[in-house]
Amino acid sequence: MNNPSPIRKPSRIQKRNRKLILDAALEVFSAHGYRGATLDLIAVEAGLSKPNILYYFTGKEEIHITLLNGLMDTWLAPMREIDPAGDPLEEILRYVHRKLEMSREFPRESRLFANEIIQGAPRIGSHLKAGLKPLVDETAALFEGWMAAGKLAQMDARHLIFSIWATTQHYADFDAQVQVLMQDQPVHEGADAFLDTLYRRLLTI
Amino acid sequence: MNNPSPIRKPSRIQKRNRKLILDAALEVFSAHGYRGATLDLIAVEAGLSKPNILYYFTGKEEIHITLLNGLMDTWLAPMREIDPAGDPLEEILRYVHRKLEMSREFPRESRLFANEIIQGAPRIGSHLKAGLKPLVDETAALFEGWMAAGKLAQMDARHLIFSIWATTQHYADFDAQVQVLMQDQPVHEGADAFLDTLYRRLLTI
DNA sequence: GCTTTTCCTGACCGTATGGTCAGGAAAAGA
DNA sequence: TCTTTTCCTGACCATACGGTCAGGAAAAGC
Repeated sequence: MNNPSPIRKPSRIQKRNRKLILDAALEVFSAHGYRGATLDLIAVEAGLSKPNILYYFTGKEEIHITLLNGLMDTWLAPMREIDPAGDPLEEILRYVHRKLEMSREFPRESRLFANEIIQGAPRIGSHLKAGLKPLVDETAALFEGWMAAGKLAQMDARHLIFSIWATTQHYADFDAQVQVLMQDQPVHEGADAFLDTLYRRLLTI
Repeated sequence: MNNPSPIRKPSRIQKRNRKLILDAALEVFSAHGYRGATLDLIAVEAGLSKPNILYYFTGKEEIHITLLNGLMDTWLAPMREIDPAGDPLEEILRYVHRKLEMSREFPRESRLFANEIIQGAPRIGSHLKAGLKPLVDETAALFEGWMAAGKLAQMDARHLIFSIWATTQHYADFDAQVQVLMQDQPVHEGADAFLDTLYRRLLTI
């Protein structure tokens, strides 16, 4: 009678429209933040009517949460792909490179998460604990193992991870500032070279 | 008849209340972003009535702009304090240390700017160009001079600056995430030591 | 004291926005 | 084909929010 039945598997139309909505929501939420985003904007962006949006989702917040949940995996994939059996330095450099690439290819996703976390992660605080924390713990342990084995210079693994996030996501989240200061110059190539130097020098024993 | 006369110098009450309002606005804007902040919230936080707020400022946007302008100088002070005559490595390490300290002491200011820039700097884009750009150009030139003189390792000076901002402000802007991942452990000491290592290793020839 | 200026408020307004609902159109199932 | 289910909409509602205004209280000036 109400929502698309949660029991049956989604119809073709359902799949298409939910995707349209989530795509539009990514655009709008990442550009304006949660509060700045409006259902009307999302509706226009998706090419659907507002009531139709609310036919597929119970409300603004559910769209936001669905979006964050759905993107979390993609966002964390590069970290999962670090190979414990690979060469430590090269694995981390590859991770840095991948993260920077994602900042360039998926700036909206980056800003979406940035917006949410700056506000104190009110809608994904629990997911951070459940999804992110274990992965980071694991990765930090891996790094520490490499350091203990003399394969990397000694340092705090968690702060190392923070620094990688910060330096790479900076180019997506604060793009407006970067653009002003780089004035037309190509940004990505320089960033890539700089970060390669930075982490090579930091991590090499 | 209307606003506090812009000609005479501000009275005691005017000074006090404008300060109350700007303090409250910093709290509210930094916690909720521009759109998420409301005049009612600012009024409550300031202990004044909403119409009284609007007696001192023409509107929400003017409060926000006044706030950003007033804080810009403080925010950029550490970069201005880099001494061209000092020891290059120690000057930069001191700058990093100062920036990290500011992230800890003034996280609201950091988040205020972060919020604004993530949204594309719609309300301070011009100030970035006018205020920030020259300072960064100057500082980048200074760094490049040091590198050319063989006092620092060679690298892109602008990306170096970005990395310093990113790694230090990260602890204020993404505190919610840092807290989840560091779980009670002291953050600042570790960050300070880590960043010292990072930039020492990066910049030493 | 009295007068003028500054400061402040309750009540109010227009608009934006999240959300509802009755009912119709279209698709799917038989 | 007919029936059932899914999909969709225009019209509407309640609330939140930025902002106004007439007029009163409090300071400041004299």
